[in-house]
Amino acid sequence: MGTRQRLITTASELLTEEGVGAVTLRGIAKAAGVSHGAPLRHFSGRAELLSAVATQGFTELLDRRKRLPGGSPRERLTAACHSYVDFALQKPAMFELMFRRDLIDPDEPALAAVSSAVFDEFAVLVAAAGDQGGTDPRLVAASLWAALHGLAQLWLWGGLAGASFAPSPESALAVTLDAYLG
Amino acid sequence: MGTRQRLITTASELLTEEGVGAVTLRGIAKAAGVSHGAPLRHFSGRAELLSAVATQGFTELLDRRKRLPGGSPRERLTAACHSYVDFALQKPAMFELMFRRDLIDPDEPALAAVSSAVFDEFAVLVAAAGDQGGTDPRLVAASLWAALHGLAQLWLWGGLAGASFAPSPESALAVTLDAYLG
DNA sequence: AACACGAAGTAGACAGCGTCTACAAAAGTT
DNA sequence: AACTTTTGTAGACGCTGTCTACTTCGTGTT
Repeated sequence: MGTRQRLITTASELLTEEGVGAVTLRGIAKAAGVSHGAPLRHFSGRAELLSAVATQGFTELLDRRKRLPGGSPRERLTAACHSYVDFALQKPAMFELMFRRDLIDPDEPALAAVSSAVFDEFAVLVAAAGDQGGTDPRLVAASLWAALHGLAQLWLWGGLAGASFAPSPESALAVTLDAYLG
Repeated sequence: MGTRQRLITTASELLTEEGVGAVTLRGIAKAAGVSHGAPLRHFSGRAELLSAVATQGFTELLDRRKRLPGGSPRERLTAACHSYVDFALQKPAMFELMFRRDLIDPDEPALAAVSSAVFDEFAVLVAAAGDQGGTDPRLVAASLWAALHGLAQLWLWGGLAGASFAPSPESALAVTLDAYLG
């Protein structure tokens, strides 16, 4: 495996094991067994390396969706929604990195391509799930995606709970899906 | 105005003018006209200073809600929803800081108090807006809040748009409110 | 009035970070 | 075989947060 790929893999492992705050260029280099300057031979800077990692994250998100069990369009949509939230809860550090503008470069071509593919495929699922009462399915998809995204984000933040109330992410997701599809 | 308060104010200004990446302890000190070590006389570290700034952010969020025009419970709820998204779009850097676990300390008492007050008051609005079909209003509140939060976050991220589709935040918000209240 | 003492501010140091540059080694190309 | 491009290393620079020693200053006690 070439050094470039090893750096991406090492960074990805470091990310899931130590969290977003630990993915430093020098730390990745050390973990990969190269000098601290080596990564700059393969990436223009930290943002480009982390963008490659985030691209893998979006790709996995897309893959999970493709492996979903078939069924009615509506079932497929709810499965996709669960899949999104599950991904965020199972890989919180990766999920955080994927939306950290200060760490990655959203204009990186590969990243931009796969992240908009995530949205586009989701919009297809929404469109297939039924009539939206005249509103553009892509608009509904954007709104629903945002709802899922916020759910995952607030849960990871620890903020879904009020003073004396701590819902599970599953129950909150059920309410969300009920609002949109019920 | 004491130095402590000046540091918070300066940090807040620096935040809105230069963005989250620019709020460095040394930069704040310089902008406030004190030495780089002075802030540590008033705060245990960067996290405590930024937590104070974020606390002001949550407080303003709460204030905006209290100044909302009266009306039917449902009108008041939709106004509160708009207020949340408007705040995020008008003060993006503050909004980002408020949810950046790595920069602030969510267990800071003042911060924890005001942030859960934000949720609690929102839950009251949801409960007043009508029957939720037997589900706990706080659970609906959590789900709706997450939807608003995700909307703001994804919009600021620049990701609400697919390849050839760019909805306005207002239109997406309208769809969200329609799903929950329509 | 003299003193002591704690709070507040300063300046310097340290390790860690991202990035740049100069240099060495290795791999390909002609 | 000679030359060029790629890949890796080591050191430096300026930045960061934080720690420590030192100074300054206001206040309260004796």
